[in-house]
Amino acid sequence: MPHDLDRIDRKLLQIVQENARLPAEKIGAAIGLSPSAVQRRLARLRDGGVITAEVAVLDAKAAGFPLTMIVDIEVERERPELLSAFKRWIAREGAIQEAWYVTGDSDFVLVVAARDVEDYDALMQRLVSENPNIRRFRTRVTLGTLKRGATVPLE
Amino acid sequence: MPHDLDRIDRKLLQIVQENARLPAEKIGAAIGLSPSAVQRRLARLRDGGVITAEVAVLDAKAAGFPLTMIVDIEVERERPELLSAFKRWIAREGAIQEAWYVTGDSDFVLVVAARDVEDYDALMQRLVSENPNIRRFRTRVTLGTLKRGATVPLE
DNA sequence: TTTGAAAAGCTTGATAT
DNA sequence: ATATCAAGCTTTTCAAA
Repeated sequence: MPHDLDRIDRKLLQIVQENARLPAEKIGAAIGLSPSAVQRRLARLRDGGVITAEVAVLDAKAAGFPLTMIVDIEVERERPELLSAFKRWIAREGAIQEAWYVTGDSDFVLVVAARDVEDYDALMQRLVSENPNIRRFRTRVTLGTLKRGATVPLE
Repeated sequence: MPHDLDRIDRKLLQIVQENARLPAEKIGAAIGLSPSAVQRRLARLRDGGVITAEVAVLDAKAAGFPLTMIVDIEVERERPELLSAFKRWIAREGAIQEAWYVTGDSDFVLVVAARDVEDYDALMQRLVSENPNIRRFRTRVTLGTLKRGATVPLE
């Protein structure tokens, strides 16, 4: 496999997963490498696709999206031709933050950000009206967020 | 208290939500602002807590975590005193990437990254053995990830 | 692979509008 | 609020090991 991460890579990734703005000099001081060695490793990890992006994380509430819903969706499996259209629909909807195809009773799980319940209702009405293969969905409102992110535990 | 984001702030945030490494000069060119005005706004958004972090996003598979599970957990509500211990347990577990407290049949929804099924099984065995208030849980394996992130749609 | 140093580029802070 | 510019940092490049 193309990507063998050594112990230094893992330490490096652990740091930039938390803070991508830390100067290479400080990262190097923390892991015992010169700034240029840190930069070279970062470049390699970016080029190799281990680091896919460096992004700003917003406080959703401060940005005007205080509600998060978790939505289980069941689709009609007899109509696989509609699936890719549904996937494109999901890709287009900015309020859908996460979407997985899953095993089990339902077929998709979505995480949706919303300004208010009306906003969310409108989205779900468009969901069903624009996707004929939606059989049913169930909404769970999040009452609290304990953790949010995609950080991977590199020991 | 609600942060007022003007049109320029929203454009700015839209950009850095995608790419936090873009130089202020390029951001400014895109939204019609000088580099220092961009920096001033970014500083204000960071200080005001609208931007909570700037982080590197990893390819979980490349980093050795090819599996993602979605776990619904039901806890014994008669024992609220065990809840905060459970929350601390979640906070400590690096493989738990996301965790919400939700309405509905189950009480928590977790997103868990795993190296393999044994790894995941071991985590869930520790979950039940170390948290006496876990009544049941249901695992859904993700077969595909359509979208992942916490990006908020500004405008 | 690594370091170290110079060049280039970016950010920050002062000043002025 | 904003832009311009200079000073200070950070990143990048390259030679050498």
